[in-house]
Amino acid sequence: MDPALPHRPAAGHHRGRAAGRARVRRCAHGRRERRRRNRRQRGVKRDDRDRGGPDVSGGAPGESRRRHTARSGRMPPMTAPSLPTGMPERPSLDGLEEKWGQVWREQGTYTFDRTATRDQVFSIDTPPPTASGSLHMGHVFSYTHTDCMARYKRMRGFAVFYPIGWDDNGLPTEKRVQNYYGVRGDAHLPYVEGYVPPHHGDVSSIKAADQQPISRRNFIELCDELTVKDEEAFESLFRRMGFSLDWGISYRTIDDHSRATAQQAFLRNLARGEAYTAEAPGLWDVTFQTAVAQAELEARDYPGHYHRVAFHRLDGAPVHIETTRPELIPAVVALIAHPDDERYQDLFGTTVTSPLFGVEIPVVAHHAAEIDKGAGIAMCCTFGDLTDVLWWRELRLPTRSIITRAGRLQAETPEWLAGGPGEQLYADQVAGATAFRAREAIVSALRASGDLDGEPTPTQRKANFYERGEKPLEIVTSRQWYIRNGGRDADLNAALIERGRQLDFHPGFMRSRYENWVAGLNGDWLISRQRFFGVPIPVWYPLDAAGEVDYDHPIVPAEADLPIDPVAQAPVGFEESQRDQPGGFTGDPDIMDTWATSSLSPQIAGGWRGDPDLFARVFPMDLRPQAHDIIRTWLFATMVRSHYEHDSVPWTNAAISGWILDPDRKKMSKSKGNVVTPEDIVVAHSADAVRYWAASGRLGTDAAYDDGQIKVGRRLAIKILNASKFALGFGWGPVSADAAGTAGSGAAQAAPVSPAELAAAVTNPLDLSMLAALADVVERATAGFESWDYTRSLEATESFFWTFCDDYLELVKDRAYGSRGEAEAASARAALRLALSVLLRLFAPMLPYVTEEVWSWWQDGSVHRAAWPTTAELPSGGDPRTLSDTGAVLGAIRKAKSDAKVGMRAEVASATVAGPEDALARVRAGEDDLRAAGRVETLEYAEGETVMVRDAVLAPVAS
RNA sequence: GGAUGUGUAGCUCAGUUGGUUAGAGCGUUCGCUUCACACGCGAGAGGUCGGGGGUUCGAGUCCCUCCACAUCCA
Repeated sequence: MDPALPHRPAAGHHRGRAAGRARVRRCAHGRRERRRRNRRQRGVKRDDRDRGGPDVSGGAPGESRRRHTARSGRMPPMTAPSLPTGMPERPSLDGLEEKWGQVWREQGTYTFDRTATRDQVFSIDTPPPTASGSLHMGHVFSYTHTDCMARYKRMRGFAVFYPIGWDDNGLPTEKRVQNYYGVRGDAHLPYVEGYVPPHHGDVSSIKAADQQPISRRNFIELCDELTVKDEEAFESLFRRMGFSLDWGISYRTIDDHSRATAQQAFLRNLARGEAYTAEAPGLWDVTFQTAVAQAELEARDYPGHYHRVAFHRLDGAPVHIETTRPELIPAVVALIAHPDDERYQDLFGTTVTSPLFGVEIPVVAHHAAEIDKGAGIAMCCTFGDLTDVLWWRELRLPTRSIITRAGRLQAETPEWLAGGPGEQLYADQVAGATAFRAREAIVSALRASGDLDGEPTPTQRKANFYERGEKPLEIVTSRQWYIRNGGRDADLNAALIERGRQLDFHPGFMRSRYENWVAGLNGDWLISRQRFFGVPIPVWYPLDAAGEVDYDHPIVPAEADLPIDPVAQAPVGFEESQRDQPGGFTGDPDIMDTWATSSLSPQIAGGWRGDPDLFARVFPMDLRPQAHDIIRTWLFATMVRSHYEHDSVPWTNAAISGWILDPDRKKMSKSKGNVVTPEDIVVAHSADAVRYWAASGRLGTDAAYDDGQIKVGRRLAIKILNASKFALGFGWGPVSADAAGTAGSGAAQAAPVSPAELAAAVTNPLDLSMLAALADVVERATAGFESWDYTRSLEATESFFWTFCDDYLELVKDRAYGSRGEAEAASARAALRLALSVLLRLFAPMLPYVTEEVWSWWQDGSVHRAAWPTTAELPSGGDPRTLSDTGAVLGAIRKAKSDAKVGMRAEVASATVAGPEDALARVRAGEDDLRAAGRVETLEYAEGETVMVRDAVLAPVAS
């Protein structure tokens, strides 16, 4: 493979690319058009993206761009132009994002080649950000990690499938749409054509009473409109960061295609018996009025009081329990202690009566009772917490629910209390009360009856919260849809853990997050949500002659008819007039959990529904990038869906990024006020600089936001510009042609030169040594990427590059200017060009802008479509130690000058190099360059153990 | 309480299967108008590798134990 040359695609790889692009672009086009229309309609000013950014390419506007137009996507010519056209006098990072962003967009540099077969494709299941959410450094961090891999794979010749999705499904978007437009969803309302909402983000808060109720379809339309705006901020940042997404492949989790895909997958789950409906106790959020799933739980500390309460044996003797929820005493169904607890052995199998209400309940043993907690014996109510559910299920206890969906105690007196001593108490003080008021009433009654032992003592307990909620979850019994996920089936559980082992986690230890979660599941995946914004559960139920709902025989739509809304549409074979009529039907009013849709992102992006040809080329995907906190949700749910639908893993690799912490190692969050805005950072330091910082963070490791590291990246990028300008400025060809020796003058050197010719010209041992060291870097950088360790790759390249600048460039510059004749200059110049070509390609995945800029000075095509470098490109026969030994001597001479507090230009009259014989031979080989760079008059040699410089004598300074 | 990870220079981090005197960058100190770069260049100072114990000729690295921090799950 030719060293300095862009990538030659594998045989057959680029065949038909144009056709393939046309197909993909078509959909891109439609999308962009739609957006443009939207913007115009709302009078939003179009941004620079559509007009073309400001041209900052300097003196020759459009010059490099035209070259790209001509070459893009094709094989480059077998020559490397010697003339650094368009190389600016003073290279700068400013404007590179606009300039190259524009070129990449126009050239379709990152467009997926959908003619590529599966083995030529590298497909990425991009995490769809919530467009209505805020941008933060975590996005930048993790997307950069993915982009580095995407760019590497592209350079390795893969057709990279790198879509972008937006997660616009779920509560955050629902709330944002509500507040922005002043509307509220009501699934039962009809669709209104041409609906105009009362507000457009012009009021800060709207009372619920002032919100206009609208249909689900109207609501989704407003979401479409609003999220397009939100996406613009993301797209602008992502483009500026240089993420090589194919913007032509895009989806939103609420769009028609996503809804249809989610419904189709659900219907297939249903047909195979993997989805089912059941009336069962479940977690319920009182605030949001919806059921929630185990994966959405968050245990938080919650203050409460332990109440020591007496139950009574039949002989009247008290049995004390401790509870934080005395208001649930009316719902008690058993007292439970650990089977090994000696204190309660005689009680097991007997019954006791509850205080105040006198309900007779059994005392039973169960291992989940904690001996050392409270009194060791607990009351089981239906339902106070998940342990109650466990006991209720395993011990087959009766159901005595009293908490309603509103979070209040039920208004009518429960039948099991009727006729008992507490009937009046319940009716007067508990019925319809909030949990808080009911507790007060019961506690004062207990106090009066003498059943409260001592005063309540404060405690800090863990309570389950919905992750977005502010009140502890209640447990209520309701009819819900579930998808089996191994929470109640050991075989399925084992199968899903086995699936996890077919997925390579990077880093590998992240698999234990997955396995811990799967092994700890305690129920199936509850997917119904009693919200209205989302993907409707696509079923209807028949009503019998009495108007009763038959849940066991749901009516399903045909896949071809999806997406549907069962609340707005009638099933085939029914008239709308039969809705909710005896003998008619009713639509399921619920929507699916947002994970029930986003768990299908590979299917949505890959065209599972409607584009089997594409799907076969990209699935299972190669990479799922995401953060570690959502292994239990997104990653796991996606595994479940793919396991069922395709009997396969959804991807073969999961790259898990860490979190971004602030410099004090606290998690960045808005409430802490320690959030930095990515746009500002990128504009201030350049995209390459920010990417450098992100790429310095390894997979799986949380990283501190570090201004310093970004500045280092910026310095590196600038150094690449300057060093490249210098290296290329020597030109190539006869020394006499640029006798003036002006770097960067672009003096005429007519004949283009092939990389092979360059390699052949490298004869000087120091040049060969540098290239041998570079070959080692190529190997290490490649190994880094192959092991998903782009950081190692970057480090190897970076450290070589600094040595290249500090030692090699200094050593050879005199010779490259022509001080020692034609052949010696040619060797240096050729080596510089070979090295630069390789270095730019090694840096390209991390620093796409600066590498592309320099590449454009002397190469055709995009560096991002060039081939990843190989050692075969570089001449062999060099000894890396020649450069390192010579560099060590140069360093020693510098130290002598530094110690003498003189400048590096100071002359050294004489110096002696000591060292082992073989090292001295290597230093001799570079002596001419060494003497020139160190300004050493005479150099002598002496035997020694290590390479060092003795007796450096500075020449007297002429005054 | 369980799982996983982390603990190395003032700060951010490398340190591959155990092998000379533990590395880098930032910061700091000193010096340098150096013909690519002062957004630069050169040089220096700075560490009992979280504590303790063990294996070994040899431990930052392997084993045991304890401590601290983080995340996930109870």
